[in-house]
Amino acid sequence: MPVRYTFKKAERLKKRRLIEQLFAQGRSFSHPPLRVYYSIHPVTDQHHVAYPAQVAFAVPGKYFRKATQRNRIKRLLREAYRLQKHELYDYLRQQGMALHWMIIYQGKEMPTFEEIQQKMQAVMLRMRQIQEK
RNA sequence: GUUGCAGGCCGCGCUAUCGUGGUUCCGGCCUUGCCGGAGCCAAGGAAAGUCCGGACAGCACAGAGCAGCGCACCACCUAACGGGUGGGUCUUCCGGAAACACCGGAAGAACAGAGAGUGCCACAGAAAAUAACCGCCCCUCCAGUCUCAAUGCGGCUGGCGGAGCAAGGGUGAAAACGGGAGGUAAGAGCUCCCGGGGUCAGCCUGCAAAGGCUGGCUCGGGCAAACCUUGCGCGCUGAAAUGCCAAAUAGGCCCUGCUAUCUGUUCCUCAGGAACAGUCAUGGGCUGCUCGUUCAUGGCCCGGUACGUUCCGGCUUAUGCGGAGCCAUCCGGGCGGCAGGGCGGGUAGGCAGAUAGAUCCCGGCAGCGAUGCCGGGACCAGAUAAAUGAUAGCGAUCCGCCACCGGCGGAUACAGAAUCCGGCUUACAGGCCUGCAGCUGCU
RNA sequence: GGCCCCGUAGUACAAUGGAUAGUACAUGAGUCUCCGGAACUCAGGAUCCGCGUUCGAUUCGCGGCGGGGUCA
Repeated sequence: MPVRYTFKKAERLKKRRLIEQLFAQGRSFSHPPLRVYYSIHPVTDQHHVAYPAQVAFAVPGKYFRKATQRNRIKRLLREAYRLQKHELYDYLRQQGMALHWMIIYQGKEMPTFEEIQQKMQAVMLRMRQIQEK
């Protein structure tokens, strides 16, 4: 079966309560210009097998005052995540774990797509390393 | 042709690959739902600022006044507006040789009231608002002086006092209708001529604002984006409004069922009670069923009674009879507990509100126009931690460089729906159209 | 998605519509000192931007820009 680079609603972190929990209790690390809040736990629900991670993206309005700029960055982040998520998904399935996380862009400059892709790759690698320990 | 100003309009295109939201249809999975496939649709002229006005919703509401807020030449348009259209008035600029005025053109205007009241007008200046400092002029008195022999009269100069006047006065943003003549002691719209303003009356034009003509009265500044006065308008709150459905958990109310018995051991104030273990019953979990296993509960009070037992009574062959008391594992009731079911409030969450409308396009008619009416056609985002995208190639336009066709490099703005609509304001690469003005070329 | 408030030197604050926009700290120069500090003297430095009202605007009006607060 060929790999499909989709990004469905079930792969997004949509519950307000879960997001607030992430900020209040979740762990975090930084990989400039990205900052990640995450919460990892064993699989309890069946649909976590199909989509072992729920993610949300954010760009604060401090450095990007215009909504079009924030939209552009979020779309780049989403595109990079969509194209690179499968390795992480396989790993999580293998470990039997589920992940809630939020990726925030904290830079001041408008990034290019290549930069975002490299940073996203690094963030996913780091996520795996944290789970290894 | 070019430059400037004003107004209006457009505001990158195509292809490929991988994706996103909505919707219609088809198929699959065990149903809600999810997944797959196909088709269609998917940001703006400002979606922005949130400055006005409405629609819609909830609450409030006898009428009137006050307060507060807003608006302010007139008429019209509109669902409404602080918006728009047309007209008027004023100001500025340009032209007509030409100050004022008049005529033509362009641009602009928060354009009611300062002859209701209060207040303010720095500096300068005599004075900044019921004018009178210097002045001007007249009169009385006094002094000096000239003419004269002297006084007086008269002339000139100066002073005190009284009366009149507002021409002139370095200022200032602004100075008490402007120019000319008459008049007067000096003067003054005091009078006259020309001109300007205000106001009232009449007539004409106009729906009106207003304009024209005639006549009367009149001529002491500015500031209301100072307080204010007058006229008109305005309930408050806003989609996080509002309505509906509603899991789990906790709590409330109602109904139903159960709340047992025996054995063993130990202890005690041995009638009786307590603890532990087992048995049993009910309910739940472990798997859909059986078995098995495991967990929870089986507590208390009141009334009655049997057996038993204590006391009393007399009788008697009798451990039999009668009365009183105690007590159940029996009966009835209550509280509590457990389990199941139901009801109502309501949280998470979901649905409606919410996308077909003061809509868009084309044509015709009415109107100077804003706009309205009629006919035909179209369906044009509906998300909700929030979609409308990413990458590559080709093309289009513009800019720069090399500069011969051409090539190379760069740029393509401002900006992202959040209930909807009408305006206003602000931002904007580049391009198109129309009008006006200047310059220049050709016929 | 609404609503409210505020912008003055580098910083914290003043200023009826009327000057040369003031005070303190900070900055710079000088005096003093062997040097520095303190003290004293002097200087530079600002009304967020634009348009309007007014003779005149930090102040009044309108429009932008920026900052802060608040409502679930």
